[in-house]
Amino acid sequence: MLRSRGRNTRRRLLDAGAAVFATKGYHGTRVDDIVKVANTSHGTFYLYFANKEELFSALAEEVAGAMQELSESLGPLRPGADGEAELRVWIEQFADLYAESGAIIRTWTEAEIGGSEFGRLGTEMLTQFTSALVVRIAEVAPADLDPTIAALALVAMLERLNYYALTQQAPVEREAMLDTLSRVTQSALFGPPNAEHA
Amino acid sequence: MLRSRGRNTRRRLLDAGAAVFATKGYHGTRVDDIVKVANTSHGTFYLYFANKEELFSALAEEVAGAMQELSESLGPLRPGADGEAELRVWIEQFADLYAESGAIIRTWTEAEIGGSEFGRLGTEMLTQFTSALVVRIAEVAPADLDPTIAALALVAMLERLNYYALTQQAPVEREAMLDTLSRVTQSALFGPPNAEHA
Amino acid sequence: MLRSRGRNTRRRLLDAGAAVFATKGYHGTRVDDIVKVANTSHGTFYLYFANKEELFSALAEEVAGAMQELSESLGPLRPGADGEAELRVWIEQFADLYAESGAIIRTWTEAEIGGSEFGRLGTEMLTQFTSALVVRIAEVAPADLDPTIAALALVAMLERLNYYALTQQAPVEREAMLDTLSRVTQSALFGPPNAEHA
Amino acid sequence: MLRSRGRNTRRRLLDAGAAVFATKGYHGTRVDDIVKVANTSHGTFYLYFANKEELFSALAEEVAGAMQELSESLGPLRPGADGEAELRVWIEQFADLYAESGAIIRTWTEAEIGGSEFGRLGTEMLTQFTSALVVRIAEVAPADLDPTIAALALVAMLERLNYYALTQQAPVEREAMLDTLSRVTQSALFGPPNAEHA
DNA sequence: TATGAATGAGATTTCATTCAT
DNA sequence: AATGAATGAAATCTCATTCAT
Repeated sequence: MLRSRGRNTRRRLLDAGAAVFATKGYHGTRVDDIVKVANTSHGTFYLYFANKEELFSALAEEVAGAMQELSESLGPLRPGADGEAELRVWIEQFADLYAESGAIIRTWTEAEIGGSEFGRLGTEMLTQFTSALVVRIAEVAPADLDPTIAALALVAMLERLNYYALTQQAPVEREAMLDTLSRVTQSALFGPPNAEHA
Repeated sequence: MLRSRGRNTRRRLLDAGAAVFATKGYHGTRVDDIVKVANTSHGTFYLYFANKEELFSALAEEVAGAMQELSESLGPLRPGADGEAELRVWIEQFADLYAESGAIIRTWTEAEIGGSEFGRLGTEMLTQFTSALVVRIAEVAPADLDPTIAALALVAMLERLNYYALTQQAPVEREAMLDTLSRVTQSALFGPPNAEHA
Repeated sequence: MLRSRGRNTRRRLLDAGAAVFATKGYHGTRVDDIVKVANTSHGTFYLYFANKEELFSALAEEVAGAMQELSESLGPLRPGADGEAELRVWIEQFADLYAESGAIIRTWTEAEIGGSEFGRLGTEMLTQFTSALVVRIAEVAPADLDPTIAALALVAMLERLNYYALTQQAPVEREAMLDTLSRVTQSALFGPPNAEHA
Repeated sequence: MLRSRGRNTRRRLLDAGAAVFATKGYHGTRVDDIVKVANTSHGTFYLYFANKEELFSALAEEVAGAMQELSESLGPLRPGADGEAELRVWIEQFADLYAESGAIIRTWTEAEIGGSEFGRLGTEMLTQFTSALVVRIAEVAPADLDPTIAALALVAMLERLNYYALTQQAPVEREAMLDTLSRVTQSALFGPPNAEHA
């Protein structure tokens, strides 16, 4: 009968988890922290999740969905200013997603959690996300550029720069980052902007 | 003060630490694990290091030195096949260093260690390593490319691709990775190879 | 006060309790288990029973009644084949009762429940059940056989053999068990069968 | 180097375990209780045993050895006063063993512990202990008495009477118990004492 | 009469660190 | 210089019981 109450509590725990993971990382996070932020009790936590890992998995699944959607929304890559502008929009969406869920994404790709099951899921997500990019890159890349590795390189830049920016490990200003990412990608694929008119 | 026996034990602990950190990450590593791999005892561990963090710091310092050296060894970037070949050599040296010490590098850049003192050191190393690249990129980059962010993007690619390769999170073959990294960088800075002769 | 719906729910909880206690023992049983088997909720459980112990007590009381009845139904013990046949019938009734309620009987005699109040009830039931046997044995036993201990020995055999049979801890076939129990008892009291005709 | 200190601590934990299990039963026993009796710390407990079950297993193994020895020490059963006297001596040894380790024996045969592994061990012990008795009974029992069931009946009496005596669930005086057990067994196998001279 | 949700006291377990030899 | 043993604070997890609807 109190279905909605339960759903609400579960949601609160998930949100609290996301928040705490973002601040303290997976290993640094105590169930106690999550429970405090969610304003509930230990007992309640274990009513909804068997343990910390399971809550993390639930979060990860949510993020995985968003990642998949985003990767599929990438249209064909095109040369020229228009193509670059389109790419920049897509990269901005990635930045938004990362701002929200970066902690989960990072933790997930740090294989060192549950050892097995967990790392596998992270790898899967990475593979899946990359594969959509591979397709787009393969469509336009010069023959001597390995599309898989190029796609991974793009993912690497996307992920890390957003990470540096978010954690302020390096002075990365958002707009400049978006400019650079789209420009650099575009250049690597189609050559520098002026080259087109030459 | 340390005789050769002591130096040897200390070294064994450091190597064991490096090995275990690589597999389990900083937080996932137990002093017990290190001690077992080093084939010694808890008591002995605390004879040489005040705590787990200090052992990690010792390792990190070693790596930081190598990183600094490597970053300083990067010569001016030059267009053309010759420039690309030189760059490739340098990237290969990074790959070698990463194969050996990647775990430490990664762990170090995981901001979530110790909260303060620790993350600061990681950030410092990142900054220092990047700054050498910034100089080289600034020398040749087109005016509308932010050299700092471009350098960070390069570091991101270097670090992550090597990481994916090493942990086999993605199918990255070493030679292909080196080719791609040097080619992509070169293209982003100087345009695609054929453009030069056009 | 309880309408038929209430009576039904209460009954379902009792039956569920009996089933789960039989499988997991008193301490191993969780209110959650009972509630699941009874297909109802925690809240409802505490509507009918103040706590786990009270549900057990209710079950125990039911069994105690049946035990008392059974013990009182034992007629005088008599030598010879007829006497043995009569005894066998009675033992069979015990076996039937045990098949149904053995779990409760056993659990009850596990002294370690609740510490006080509880163990006392179990002891009482044992005493009461035995005392009827003591009377019958005292009527016929040789002077040098302590009737109380002999009665307890009989109870021991009855209870344990049925237990071994039920839990399949030992390969005890029902008919053979009934034969053996009646024969052995008869022999201990009146000597082996052929001795009578000698 | 401090090997003997460790052995001593482990022994203290085992003894404490035996004592507490005897009083509170398996489920009623808290690691905390054991640790207090052993006069050591929680941490130390888990240094020697992975959990409560493992400590219990260790105890059980010890008891199983003693049980095996005892069962093997039973000589051929013989009619007459001499035979009965010999049997009585053996039964007394069982009583001694039970006084010391009854709690373990009982708990062990209560299948409801670890569910699987555990009950299996208990069953095994029961089987093994009984099988030695089966041999002795088969040597002398009348043809129409199933030796396996008769042996189990004997075990039942032995175990339960000692249990009643120890827990004072019934007023069983030790000497009377020993008399009754040997007499009843002897009678069941060879007929009442006077029958021999008839 | 019924129930889903919540609770918190208490039990178990882990592990960095200290100690005695 | 080395080590086996011990510790205890802190974390995880369980479950009988109560509560709000």
